[in-house]
Parts: sequence; C-alpha cells; structure tokens
Amino acid sequence: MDSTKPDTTSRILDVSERLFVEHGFEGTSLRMITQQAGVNLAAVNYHFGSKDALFEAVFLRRLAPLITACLTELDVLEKSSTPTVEGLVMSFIRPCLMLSKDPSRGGAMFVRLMSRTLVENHRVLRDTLSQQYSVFVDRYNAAFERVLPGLSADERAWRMHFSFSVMFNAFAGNDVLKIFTRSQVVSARDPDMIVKHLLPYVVSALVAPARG
Amino acid sequence: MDSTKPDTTSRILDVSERLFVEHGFEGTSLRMITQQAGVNLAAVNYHFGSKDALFEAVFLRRLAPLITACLTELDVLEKSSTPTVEGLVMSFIRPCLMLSKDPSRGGAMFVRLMSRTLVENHRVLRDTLSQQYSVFVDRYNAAFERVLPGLSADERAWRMHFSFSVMFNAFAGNDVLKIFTRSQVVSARDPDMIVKHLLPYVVSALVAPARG
DNA sequence: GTCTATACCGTGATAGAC
DNA sequence: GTCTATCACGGTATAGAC
Repeated sequence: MDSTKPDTTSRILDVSERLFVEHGFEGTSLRMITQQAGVNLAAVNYHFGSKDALFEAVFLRRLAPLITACLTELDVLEKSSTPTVEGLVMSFIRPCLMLSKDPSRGGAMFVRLMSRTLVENHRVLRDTLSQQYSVFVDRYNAAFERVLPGLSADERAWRMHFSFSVMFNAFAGNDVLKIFTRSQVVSARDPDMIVKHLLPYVVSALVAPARG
Repeated sequence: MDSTKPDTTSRILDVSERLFVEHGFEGTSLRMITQQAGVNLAAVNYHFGSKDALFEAVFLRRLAPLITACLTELDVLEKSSTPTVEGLVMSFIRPCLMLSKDPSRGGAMFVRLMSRTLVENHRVLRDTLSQQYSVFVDRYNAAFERVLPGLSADERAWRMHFSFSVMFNAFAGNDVLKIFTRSQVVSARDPDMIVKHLLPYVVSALVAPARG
C-alpha cells in the first residue's frame, strides 16, 4: 500500500515509541502496536523476543545518543576554562532540553517517558541501564570531584544522587503531590522553569559548605 | 480453622497490604490475594468494587494517620519557640520515620510503597489524594511562608515542590540510576542517612538567598 | 447481606504450518 | 519471515446458594 514502507522492525519501533509515550508501558498492548504497524501479532515476539525487550529497544535507541551528547558536553567543559558547578549541571540539562525540542527523536514526551521510567526504576530496565552506562557515572563523578573539592566522596555521592533524583523527577513532570504550585498550572517540563528554578535549587544544595 | 479470624474485609486488607508491598500493584493478582486470605475471588469486587479501589483502601488506611501526625507536629512547632526551616522539614520526616519503624502499621516497606506510589503518580490515586489532603498542602505552605519570608510565593512553591520530590524519592529508595553510591551499598531508606544527608541537602536548597 | 462458582474478554507468549 | 491457532493468566461481572 504505502510505497515508503520501512522494514517490519523499524515500523514496530516507531509505532511502539509513540504508543508507549501516549499510554505508558502497561497501557500499550502488543495488539495495539501490531495493528497500527500493519504487522502480525507474533512479529513483535519474533523480532524482539518479548514486550519487555521491545520496550528496552525503543528506550535505548534514544538514550544512547543522549548519553553521548552529555559526555561531549563534559569534554568541552573540561578542556576550556575552569568548570563550575552550574556549568556541570547544565552539561546534563542542556542535552535533555535539546532532545525535548526535537520531535524527530521523540521530543518532549519521550524525555518525560524516559525520566518516568528512570524515576520509577522500571523492572524492564533495572539491570540493563545501571551496568551499560557506567561510563556516564564515572565521568560525572570525576567532574564533580573537581568542582567540589571540599566534600568527602560520601558527601559528594549523596548530593549527586539527590540532584539527579530531583532533576529526573522534574523532567518526568509528575508533580509529586500536585502541591504548592496550585496558583499556576505551570509544568515542571517547561524549559524556562528548569533554568529559572530547578538549576538554582540544585546548585544551591550542591555548593553548600560541608558540615564539620 | 483459625479461631482468631477477623471478618472478610479486614483479612483482605491485611493480606493485600503485604502482597502489594512485596510484589507491587501490577505484580499482585486478585487470585493471589483471595487465595492467601482464604476468601472467594469475587469477595474483593463485592467488598471494594475493584482492584483499584482495594489498593486505595489499603493505602488510605495508613496515609490518613500519617498526615494527622504531620499536622500535629506542625501544631507543636508553631506554638512553641520560633520555627526553623530544619524544624519544619523534620516535622514531615519524623512521622515518616516513625511509621517506618512500626511493623504493625506497615513498617518500612509500606513507607517505601507509599513513596513509590506518590512519586510514580499512580493512576489509582491521582485524583483522590490531591484533593482529599489539601489541608496538608495549605498548612505546610503557610508554615514555609513564615520561615522563608524572603521568597516570592512562586519561588517558595518551586522550592517546596523540589524538596518534597527529593524526599519522597529518597523514601522510595529507587536509587534513580543506581549511581554515585557504588562504593557503599547504603540504602536511601536508612534513617541515619536521612538525617545525615537528606535533611542538610533540602535545607541548603530551601534557605539559599533569593536571586535578584 | 454475604458468599460461591463460573463465565467473559483481553493480555503476552508460543508452537507449528507455510 | 510470516501467519494462524492456541495457551495460561489477568480483572471483572453475574447468577444463584445460603
């Protein structure tokens, strides 16, 4: 029918991404995917092995370039002038914002799906991610050690843990208890908000003097 | 068989709580619950209406007293000496820690389930919670306004939003990317960690001077 | 009112024909 | 590679016994 028809695997990936973003993992059935992709129900299990593995494939297709972008930002930062805490945090935030502005790579909704999945520590990605991207972890750990020399390794680890936690939560846009922001229905996914409120919050906590 | 046999509704509630904590919402089937509770499969839908409503009942049974405990802490705080930011944050943390040490009310695992559910903005509780506990929101909003007079309503709202976000995430113990704490397998649910690292982190970010 | 047995439909997965 | 048929399991609804 359609002359521009990619192969089965690609069609499944594209349709799945859209549906996972719209309805979440549990809310998307293999029958929805295969129907909209115009392929047979069994095709998913043939090409990917399982629904879990399909989700992992959809996820990693976007995450891998994002990780690379962050590492590139780190490279630039470390080779230029003296790095700052704010610059370091932005080296993570900026690629996330750029991805969220690029509909061809999933756009804002995918950033939200990604953050939600990470925050929720989704069963499907638990083991895969934490091991595959140890480079990312090591690089940021070393970078923060340089800009926060006054902190012990423990203290620095905890502050980084909390910081990434609150940033991913902001990207996920879950609003926790939907509290405290009642006056304005402003979304935590808004890029302006991130630069204006999230960045200062995280930086303040990171640079606070160590307690004796 | 068992002479001390509560009524059907209570047995379902108790068994459900344990299974939800152990296996999560999706991982717990009605057939598991009814089998272990020694009741018929249809009993859940008869007494609660649906699996969703059952989860809500399990959840609210523990959350309502927790909210009350927080409000009581706020009462004490406001009537005594001048309240501090640290005292205010502890008025929320302390009841959570006490609940986590009381196995008869669900214990640490329930605090984790609660936090996970809130962080994940679970479908089942989205609407119920945010409306039912507006008192909680208003009280903390007013309390923070007193101890952070230098902030605009917007700025204060965002900082509170981020702070509760990072605290619930810590209680949920998801470890985000399982990063930065590799040396020690310490858990974010550990009470000592909370007082030692989480509290200072949040307080630092809250009390940071407003940017002109 | 309470409880039981059973049927219904949608889910992910899989074996086997083509 | 693809398709059909079938499976076990999930939440839910209901008729009917007590």
